Amino acid sequence: MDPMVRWETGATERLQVAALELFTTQGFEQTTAAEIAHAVGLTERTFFRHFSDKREVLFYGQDQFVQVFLDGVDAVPSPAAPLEVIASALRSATAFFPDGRRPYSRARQTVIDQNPALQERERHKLAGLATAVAGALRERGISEPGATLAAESGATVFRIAFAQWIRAGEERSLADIATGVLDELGHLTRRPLPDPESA
Amino acid sequence: MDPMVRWETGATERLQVAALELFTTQGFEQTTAAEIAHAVGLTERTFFRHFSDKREVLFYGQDQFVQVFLDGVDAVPSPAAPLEVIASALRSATAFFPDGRRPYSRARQTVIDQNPALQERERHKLAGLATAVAGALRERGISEPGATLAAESGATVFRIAFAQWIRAGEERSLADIATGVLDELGHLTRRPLPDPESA
DNA sequence: CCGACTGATGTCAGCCACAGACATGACCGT
DNA sequence: ACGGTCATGTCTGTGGCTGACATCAGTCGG
Repeated sequence: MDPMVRWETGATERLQVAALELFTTQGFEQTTAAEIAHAVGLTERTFFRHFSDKREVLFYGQDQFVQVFLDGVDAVPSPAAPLEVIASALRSATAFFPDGRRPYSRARQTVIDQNPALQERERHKLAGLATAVAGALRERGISEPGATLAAESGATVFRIAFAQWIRAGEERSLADIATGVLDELGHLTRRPLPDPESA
Repeated sequence: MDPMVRWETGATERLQVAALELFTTQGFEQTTAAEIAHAVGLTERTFFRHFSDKREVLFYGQDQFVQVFLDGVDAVPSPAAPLEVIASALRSATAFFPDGRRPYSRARQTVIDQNPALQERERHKLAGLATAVAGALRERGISEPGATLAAESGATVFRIAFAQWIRAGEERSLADIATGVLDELGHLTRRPLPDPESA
């Protein structure tokens, strides 16, 4: 193309942008990988060199997100209750989604919510996150099954909070919402019977 | 073939058996759908009439399992703490996996554990279970996010217990293991700091 | 300053998952 | 006997995804 520049830079990012755009306007299944690639002047083969599969174009970069979670785990001094560690991880993770990112997250989630295959991948990524956190908890001396229970609970809290964060009309920060959900989790096992009058 | 019988009966089950056998001996990716079908005298096209996709041959029938979980939810009188409802659901669900089923579950899980695509599907099914249970909890008057938190926690307990149940050498019943894990969950938010002398 | 090397890309060929359309033939009720 | 149903087979096509090989700008050692 331009004789001075052999390739445009940031092929990965350009592909991601084009993919979200196409998925939004015509749907995930109705969009072919070749179509996305051609939209940014590349070929299908190159698309698959950047992303291991078609779904991954929407999830690429989440490994970085896992690291933020783990940083939050490491941020709390070592002998601590599992829930405290989880709270720290959530603080760290939620900081990764400032309010400015909300519109993008909403658009992305709209696409995911309309495709079972994408929901599968999303759950899978979150499961990987929980597995990583569970490993970190074990290294802190928390034994199984407590480590996995805590990690999965943290992932669940994040998921619920995130879903609320991108809901239409919601304006609280992700951190604030997550704090509230985590609080609910704390009540889960403590809550007494609502009414002793039960049959 | 046999002029008296046009088709062998139970095509779905025969396909499932052949699939597990082939996946075990040569791996999931190395086995084509056509291969499975031909192993039981059918064609690839027929395979996809029985299962929506290749992975589904290992998961077909789980909708029934969800129902067992929901039956457990309904089995406890209406005003009850979320954790009690979850406990009931777990009792009901674990009864669905008697010890005689353990060898089969082990073989199946071995295949799943070796394949990311299958793990994805497994998580997806479990997520669907949690969603269904959360809905049932909401109908019992438990509001969000408590309903989802409780349902997801129950699913996590089941997952952990199930993984332990099929571990080599494990001989306790699934119900016993699940009870223990659920107990751990109860301690999660209550547990004081571990021994400061740890490590 | 040149030639080997690297790295992102294109090209080509092919496998396989999966789906639509239509044909077949045993069974079943009437 | 006949028409409908239903599980299956056959044929054909699309798209996800991969291996092998070519290309060619920039880079770096000599």
